[in-house]
Amino acid sequence: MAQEPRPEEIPTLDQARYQIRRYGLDVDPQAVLVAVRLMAAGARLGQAVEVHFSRFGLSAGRYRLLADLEDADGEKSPSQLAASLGVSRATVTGLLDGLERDGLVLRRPSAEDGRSAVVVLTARGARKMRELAPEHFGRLQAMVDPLSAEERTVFLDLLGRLVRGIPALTQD
Amino acid sequence: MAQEPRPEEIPTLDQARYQIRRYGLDVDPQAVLVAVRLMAAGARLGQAVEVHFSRFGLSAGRYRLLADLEDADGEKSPSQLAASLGVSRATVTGLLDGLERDGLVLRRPSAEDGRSAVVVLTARGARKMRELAPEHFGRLQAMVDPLSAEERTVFLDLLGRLVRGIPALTQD
DNA sequence: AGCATTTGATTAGTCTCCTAACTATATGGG
DNA sequence: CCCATATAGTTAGGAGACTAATCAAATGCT
Repeated sequence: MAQEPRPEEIPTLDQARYQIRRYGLDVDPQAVLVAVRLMAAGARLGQAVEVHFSRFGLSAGRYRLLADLEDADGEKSPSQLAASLGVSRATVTGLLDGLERDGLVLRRPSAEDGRSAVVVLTARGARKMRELAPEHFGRLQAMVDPLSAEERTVFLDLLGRLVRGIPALTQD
Repeated sequence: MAQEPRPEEIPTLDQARYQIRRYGLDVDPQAVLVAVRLMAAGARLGQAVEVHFSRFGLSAGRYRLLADLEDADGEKSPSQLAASLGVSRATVTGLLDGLERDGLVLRRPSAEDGRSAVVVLTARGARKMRELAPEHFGRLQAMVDPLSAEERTVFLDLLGRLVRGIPALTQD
């Protein structure tokens, strides 16, 4: 009776070992496993988050934009939003199209700079954020509940150091 | 001179605190930070991985499909691929279209089941995997290098427990 | 044996993200 | 002062993922 690996244990260490051995490489399978599991976890979490936000008629990107706007007291240019969200300006244009259609934000031309726009959080947008906050943050907390306070600190440290290693994937 | 937070430290604990306080919620800001940083890390890693694979004319999804096919000794049905990759069959159809166009796999009708197809890794597909393996695994290892062996073990444990908590975002 | 259900694969349509190209406005060096 | 360059925003087109609908083949229940 083969023990099926649980989805959070996919991919397995053995898979990593086989793949490395197949090419006769001198690589630490556990290091590969860390990288691959983090990718898998990111993808799974990303999908779950989209499902979560769809309950409120939002996507992860739209929620993040609204939250960022609220952090900025309700006004910010699309370029600034793109920079703080870490997405392209084209993506912000798309997010704003949806949010404006739903009446959660509106675009005003900037007074100082004729090229620029100002995105304003509407009353309806603020209300939406207020309404979904308890459930949203409650579920985030529930997700992280299995970790103790010390474990959370350790996790943030280790994750930060991995994120700092990401450029190794892409540089020169 | 305000110290700009480094990108791996975005979002900050203060941002989480403000957002929670704004709605008068009783939530642990550090727990929220863990959730939000993991999402951000997943997104960043996902993008970096796409850049990484684009050097070889592949995407992350196509690479994973090829690797899975190789683990299965070069033959598998699209449905099996979808199940083991954790994506929909429609997604596999799209990945196979690209891979077949590039001559890395081919589709044969199944002998046993007239509805089914068999995806076969071509010699060219196997060669591609062999060629990219050293750089691919080397870069993965470089990314994880900042963590010691013990830290990797701890990280895998904590990450696994967080992944097990993901359903809290979506259930009922 | 025949018909309903299930399963495998594809297609169509949506969503988010990307890059590249375009338009309009601002800025700064000669 | 004017023209080159840079910046803001949008548009166009692509890739990967999803769901839902479709079609063919296999299974299985009477």
